[in-house]
Amino acid sequence: MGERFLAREFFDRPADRVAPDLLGRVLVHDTPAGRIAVRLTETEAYGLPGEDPASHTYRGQTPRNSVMFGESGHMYVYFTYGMHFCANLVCLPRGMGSAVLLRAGEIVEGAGLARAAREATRAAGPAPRRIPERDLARGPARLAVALGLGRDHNGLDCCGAGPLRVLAGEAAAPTAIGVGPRTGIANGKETLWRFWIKADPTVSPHRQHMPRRRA
DNA sequence: CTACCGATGATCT
DNA sequence: GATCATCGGTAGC
Repeated sequence: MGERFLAREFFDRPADRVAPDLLGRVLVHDTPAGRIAVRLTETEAYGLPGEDPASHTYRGQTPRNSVMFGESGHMYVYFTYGMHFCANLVCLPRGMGSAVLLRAGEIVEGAGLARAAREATRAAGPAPRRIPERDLARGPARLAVALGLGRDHNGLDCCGAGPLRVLAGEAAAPTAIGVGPRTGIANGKETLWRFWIKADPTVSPHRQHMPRRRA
């Protein structure tokens, strides 16, 4: 008897219901070098076209966001700020356009692989400080690096025969979940769609959206 | 601990 | 041409 994983019906729900339900669960990535697994401690929900100004699907379907309009349970990976990847899990049936951003977690298996991947992305400095255990996947771009997720993983089914799965373990207790505004966005600040496990040290620090001035 | 700022390029208008 | 679901370093409390 093998491991049990979350099925598609888990993801065929609104993102703001899936996001808190993912907390405490373990996402696994089986790579050629071995398994890397993260216990999710922070997520954010992103909503439907025309409804959520912070969602990549707000203005409808484009080449970049097309995976979000596909079948639920697939991974949507996007590239941003010219240097970072972020990973999401698609929610609701084909044609809807919504997802949950995986913001942070605790590496529970393959910490050596995760640390090697994280250190490889650091600029060559004189005396690079060792990355603390809790910072390995503390933040969405860090989580993607630690798990080895990038362009190649965009569109992969996480409910099928691929290398990505979410274990069907117990989720965090509702009383242990914090709720608040999403991080780093310009619009949609009123919507309380960020969820985290209270008092967990791997939850990312809050950051305000930083409007840029042109050079 | 919080606050700010530059890096860097794909994406969309 | 503007924006961007970020990060690491630095400054300051």
